[in-house]
Amino acid sequence: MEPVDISGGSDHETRVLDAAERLFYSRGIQAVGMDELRTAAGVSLKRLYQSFPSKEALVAAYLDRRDERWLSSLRTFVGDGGVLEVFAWLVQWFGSEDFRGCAFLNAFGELGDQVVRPVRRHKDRLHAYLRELAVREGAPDPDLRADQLLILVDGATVTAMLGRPNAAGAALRLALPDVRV
Amino acid sequence: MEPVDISGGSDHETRVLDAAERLFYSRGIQAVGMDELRTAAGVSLKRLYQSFPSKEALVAAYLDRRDERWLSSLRTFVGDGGVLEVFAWLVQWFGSEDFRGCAFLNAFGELGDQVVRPVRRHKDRLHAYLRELAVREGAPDPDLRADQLLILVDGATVTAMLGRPNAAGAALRLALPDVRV
DNA sequence: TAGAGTAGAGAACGACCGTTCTCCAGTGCA
DNA sequence: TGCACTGGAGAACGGTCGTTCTCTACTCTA
Repeated sequence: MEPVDISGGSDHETRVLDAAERLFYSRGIQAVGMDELRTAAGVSLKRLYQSFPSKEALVAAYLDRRDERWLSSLRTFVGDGGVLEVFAWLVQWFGSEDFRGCAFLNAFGELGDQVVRPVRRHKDRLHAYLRELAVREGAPDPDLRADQLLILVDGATVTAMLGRPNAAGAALRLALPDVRV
Repeated sequence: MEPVDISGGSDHETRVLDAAERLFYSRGIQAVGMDELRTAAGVSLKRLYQSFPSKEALVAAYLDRRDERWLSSLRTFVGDGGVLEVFAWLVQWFGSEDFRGCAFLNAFGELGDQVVRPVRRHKDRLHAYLRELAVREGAPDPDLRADQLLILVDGATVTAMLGRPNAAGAALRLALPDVRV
């Protein structure tokens, strides 16, 4: 009898998803073949296709898992804080070695409509979280405030991706003009 | 004797670049093959490769020409105006039928380092123009102001690409908080 | 009219990629 | 020990793509 898998995904799936996230994010989805992925994950091609029946399915799983982890990392960091902490989190993300912009925007640029569903889902979830923060800070129009925060987060992310330093700082000053930096 | 070509590029080149811009922008670069491009441009494969020795060269030419035209469309629209006009231009761009986000960010998401040079060049030129506007409006720190305007323009663009209406309006209110919309 | 040169259409080539298939070594059970 | 089964490694297949090559029709000149 197989050991029970509490997490819902097998060990192999986890290894595949780890490799997929690392390779897809750093080099792009189309630039990474299933064979290279198999090698990186240390899994046979047969197993790979047992876990994910197609590359498209693997890409969807990659994006869904990244959405989950990215947002929960942000939520954890911000905790009971607010907008200021969001941008502090961005600063450390932008400074991380393997930062390459937003995985979802990059995937959309590559694959277009093929991935529009997970990409929209991610941005909608981020928008909902930012709206929570807007409500928490007592914004008069939380929907507008969330729209604006999303624009600032995405704008800072793509700007930072192209090497402009201090993108998060510049965005923060738009979000909170009265904060002394 | 051939007719003299004042523009510096042959008629064929123009046709190829027109087709390239339409197809690359609407469907992505990797999704469009040289053969389909040839058909769309009504040019023989031989001629295509005489004008552009490789797809990579064609992509670079496509991005350079788009940079030129995009920026000059913006400049013309804004004229002697300022930031308000920039966002008015964005509104009509976002509303255009074939709008699909920023061609340069999409290309970078697809091809990464392969196109980083033209992408950076475009964003640098846009940044320089926004800095001009910042100086014109008497911003105390034109560099910071340009950073912020770039974040707003790019943020609004990617947000609009994913179907969020009123991205330009929300961004405008961050750029010019005192404007009554 | 004969012949040389040009350009277009598309076949051909080599490489790669997603996916499937084959073969074989290893394992657990009778 | 023999045997059915599993899983892994990687060969194979079909398709696509960027690029080059071939062949043919046409044109311009002498």
